[in-house]
Amino acid sequence: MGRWPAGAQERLQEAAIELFTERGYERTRVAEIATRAGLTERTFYNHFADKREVLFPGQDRFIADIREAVVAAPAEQAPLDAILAAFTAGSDWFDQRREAAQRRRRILDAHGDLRERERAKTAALGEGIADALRTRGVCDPAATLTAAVAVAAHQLAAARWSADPRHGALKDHLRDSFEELHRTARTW
Amino acid sequence: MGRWPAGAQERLQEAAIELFTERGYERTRVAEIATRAGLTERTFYNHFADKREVLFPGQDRFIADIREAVVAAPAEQAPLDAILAAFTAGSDWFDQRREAAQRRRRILDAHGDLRERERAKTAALGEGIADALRTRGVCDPAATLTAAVAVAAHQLAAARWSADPRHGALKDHLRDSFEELHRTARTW
DNA sequence: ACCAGCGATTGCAGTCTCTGAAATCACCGT
DNA sequence: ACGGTGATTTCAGAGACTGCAATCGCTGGT
Repeated sequence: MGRWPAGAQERLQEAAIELFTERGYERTRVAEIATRAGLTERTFYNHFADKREVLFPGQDRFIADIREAVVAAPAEQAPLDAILAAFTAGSDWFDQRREAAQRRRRILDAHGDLRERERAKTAALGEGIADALRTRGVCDPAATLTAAVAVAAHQLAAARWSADPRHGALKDHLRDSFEELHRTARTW
Repeated sequence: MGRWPAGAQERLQEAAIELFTERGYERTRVAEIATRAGLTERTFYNHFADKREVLFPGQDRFIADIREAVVAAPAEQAPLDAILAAFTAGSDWFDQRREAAQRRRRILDAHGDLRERERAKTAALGEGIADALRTRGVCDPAATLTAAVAVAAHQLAAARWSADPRHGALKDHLRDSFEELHRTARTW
């Protein structure tokens, strides 16, 4: 390790969340985030591609994990079941960060630029899953369509989990959402 | 009308497409687009919210049209049928612009920023349709899920239409995609 | 102990996107 | 003729982001 205090990336993320909450996303300069984290603006850009990206830590890792889990699922498992299992596998991590997720969501919802980035990430997740399904031998258009509904169900589950006053586990909301997906699909 | 030549917006769009094709999106300055259109940079920003938006003319109008068409569809029509009908209604407009659509697609695919904007527009379309379905009395989660698959099917149809060497009409690709959607949904 | 390599951080200069405010211009109806 | 109107322009500036070179001090080899 170097001589600098470790965890620069994490410090930048925390500083960003604080400032975005205090003053809003637009009124916060990148230089301010860096200063609060004890770093410089230039260093911020060494860690994040742009100002928005600081609010999506580990998102690419998450997408890659889901993709790999879907690819590695048992061959006899139905596509939607494999995807549900993949989502469920990592759901504890989120349960331990409910409050942070809510803070983050409030910031995201308040600004169009950030929603745009989130939508892009969501779309990337869908494409990743579609890729994984193709690797499993599911061919288009089923791969694309299945990935799309799965992501929609995941979004739904995440929204309910975040708003749930009873603090139910994410995996339970996922189970419910996928269950409702099956019911809804029967009407199509 | 004013003393200025009409169609400033269209001229800016054409100039942008030309320059993006010649030099690429990143290497083209907004000021250059404006100059080629016989205008100034500031005027560009009077017409478009940002540099990307020049590649999405009328997209918001399209989304609004689809939403209204879905709301206005016969009450006895199934949600997916209403959406398919809405897409089909405006499909001629696209058929008359195949080549422009392909040029545009090549630019979009070449740059991440632009794909991000496109994904945001697609997501907005989905949310608009979900809203329309709720107006029709379809309640969540069915509204959200149905809108999501419909948009996915639309994307699929558009992609095939654009790549179709036989120049088939968009409405036919839409019909096929929604047909396949029904078949796929049965396996869920 | 000395030194070269290395990774993280920094300073700086510069480009480009995007915005706000005020001015200009010619057409319009009165 | 005259003010209203709407599109365009000018100007000045903030702020996001990048390229490049320099710095710092830890690490391992000698």
